[in-house]
Amino acid sequence: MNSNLTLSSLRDKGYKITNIRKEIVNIFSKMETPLSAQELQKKLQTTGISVNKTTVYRELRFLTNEGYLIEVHLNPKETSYESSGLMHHHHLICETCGKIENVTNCLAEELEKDVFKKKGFKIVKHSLEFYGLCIKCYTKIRHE
Amino acid sequence: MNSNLTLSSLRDKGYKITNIRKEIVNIFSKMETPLSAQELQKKLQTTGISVNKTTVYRELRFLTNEGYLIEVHLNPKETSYESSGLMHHHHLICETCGKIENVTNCLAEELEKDVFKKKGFKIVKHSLEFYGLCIKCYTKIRHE
DNA sequence: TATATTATTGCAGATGAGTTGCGTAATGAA
DNA sequence: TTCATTACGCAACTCATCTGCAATAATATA
Repeated sequence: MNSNLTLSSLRDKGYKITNIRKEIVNIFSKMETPLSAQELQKKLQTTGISVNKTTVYRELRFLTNEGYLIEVHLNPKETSYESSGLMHHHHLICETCGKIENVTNCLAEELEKDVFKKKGFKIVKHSLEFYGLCIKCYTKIRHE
Repeated sequence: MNSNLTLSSLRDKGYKITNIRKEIVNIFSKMETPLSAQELQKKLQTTGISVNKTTVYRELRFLTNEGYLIEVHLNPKETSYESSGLMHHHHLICETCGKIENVTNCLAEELEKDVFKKKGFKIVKHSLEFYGLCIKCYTKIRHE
């Protein structure tokens, strides 16, 4: 996992630096929450770059393989992606407004050691997502 | 969430008890690990019941709505289901052989209180899956 | 700088999980 | 047994994602 991907390191591997690739890397470097293929495509659109969806999917897979992105499964419909360079965290997904926040404390690592000791299961990665109500939606509901 | 669904309680609500429904409930009541729609369909096949996939999907949704099943997202391709009556647990998914084990210790609840205190985010549910190597596959790899 | 090589892109069409509409069949209350 | 209503199967659909292929653009190098 190379979370410090640079465009020139890609060039060194024989890959090419295109405007699309450059802009996608730029977008994810500024993003704190995940983006789906569709959301990325729209975001590219707003920066004036019109990209075919096939290209978007290919680029997401490419950057994931290169270790620059990681897949996030927030819902069963679609896969989202975020920079692998972000601090290890999990997501708080508001089921009412869709807002996503990050939590950086993670107790899973602790559990992993325990699981290895007790079951011999060697954990490579984990996915932990929380679903509920963000403070805004929760407050609104309580006042209804 | 009614994890103690009985067939007669369904009948009381006006739903009908068909062979298919009966057998699906029976299968899940004996299952400790999740089943996808396809896997369920195959399992029904082996018990001599041939069921159309539409029916399988409808029945899974129905039993989920009735609170008897819960959805589990182990991979981005398909949704799996398991009885909601099982003790709260998470999954250890072996990425080599596909074997699934359960872990019953869960630290997430602890984290939930903390998250509510610090962020005001009210967690309703969480999903936590571990991916790695089961003891068999891990041992095999270490001896190669 | 021009050229050759190779990666990238767009397009059209495929795949596969899950859904919908509708006509027929089965369940169970009366 | 009758009848209202739920469940079922079938065919066709949706939607995310992927593939094959021909055209295009980015590099290395002559």
